[in-house]
Amino acid sequence: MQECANSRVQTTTLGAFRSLLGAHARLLWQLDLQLNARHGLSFADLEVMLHLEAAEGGELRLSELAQLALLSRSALSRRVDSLVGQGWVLRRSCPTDRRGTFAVLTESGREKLKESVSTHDEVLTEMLTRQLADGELSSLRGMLDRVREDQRQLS
Amino acid sequence: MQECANSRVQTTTLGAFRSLLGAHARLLWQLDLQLNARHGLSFADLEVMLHLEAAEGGELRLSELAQLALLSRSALSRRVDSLVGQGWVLRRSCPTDRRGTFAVLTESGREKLKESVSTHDEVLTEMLTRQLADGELSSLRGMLDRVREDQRQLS
DNA sequence: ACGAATTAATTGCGGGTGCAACCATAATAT
DNA sequence: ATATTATGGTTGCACCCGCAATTAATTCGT
Repeated sequence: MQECANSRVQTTTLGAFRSLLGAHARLLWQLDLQLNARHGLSFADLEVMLHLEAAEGGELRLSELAQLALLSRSALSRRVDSLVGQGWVLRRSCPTDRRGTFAVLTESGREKLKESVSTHDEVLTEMLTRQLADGELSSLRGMLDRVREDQRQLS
Repeated sequence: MQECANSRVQTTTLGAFRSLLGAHARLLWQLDLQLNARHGLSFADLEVMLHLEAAEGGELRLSELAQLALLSRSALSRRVDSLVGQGWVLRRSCPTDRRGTFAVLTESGREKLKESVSTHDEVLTEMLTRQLADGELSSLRGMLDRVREDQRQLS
């Protein structure tokens, strides 16, 4: 049967990819919009602070933080500059490795976080939980993780 | 039972969201890397040209193109500037609406496209088709489309 | 123990993005 | 018909990002 051996990627693959781009764009756009409007805070800022809070003692090495927040080290360094400027984060030099630096949430940062997380959660709930059943969510997660963890390098 | 009525978004929702961010970042990084290395072309450029090729007569109004490529009108305008500079695209003013402009693929653009699409497809096949079964791909697409098309505005 | 290779973080730079303001044209209302 | 409003596209601006080079400190090899 299959008569049209299209050299192009299968339409279902391209379609899924475009859906991923679209969903990502819409989610980030909505998150950034609401966070900026209500709290004067970008999603990247909140994401950094969320990872800090989730870490032991609310502090993390800058390199680790960069990986978690999906940013280059330079981008993260500047993001931390900005958060320090707002008084939400502090740099603490690492006692055991004098090259290293920790980022630490300040008390003010914890408050800002607590206040902003509600908007963050509201948007995610609205756009994910309301659209997808529980089983779908974990199935989605499983598939995307397989894509994320693909370790092949193509030449 | 459920004793911990966590005020935070359910961990499965946040997990799925992070997986989406991760998969998106990895896919785009790989795509941009390979396209730049092999063809001196960004993913955004290729995406614009793909949408042009798929359109009737290989031309599209700039506004439509911006929506398809998930770019603001200003970003698209500059992207077209760049593509025109490379000789891959032409601006054609719209005869029926003197405000409007079409973007049109040139012959050279079609060649560049044909050459670059193979890399595009290779990366997508490698990262999506190899990781996900056929049924999974369409299920993934369905879920992400529901997220993308969510039309609610929160305040 | 000492020089070479590695790692952590920062900075200059070029480039890409969105928003808001702008101009030109088209559609709508009165 | 004319004034108002809306739309298409471009530009100034501020911001954010990654790469490559830099500096400082640590680790590895011999």
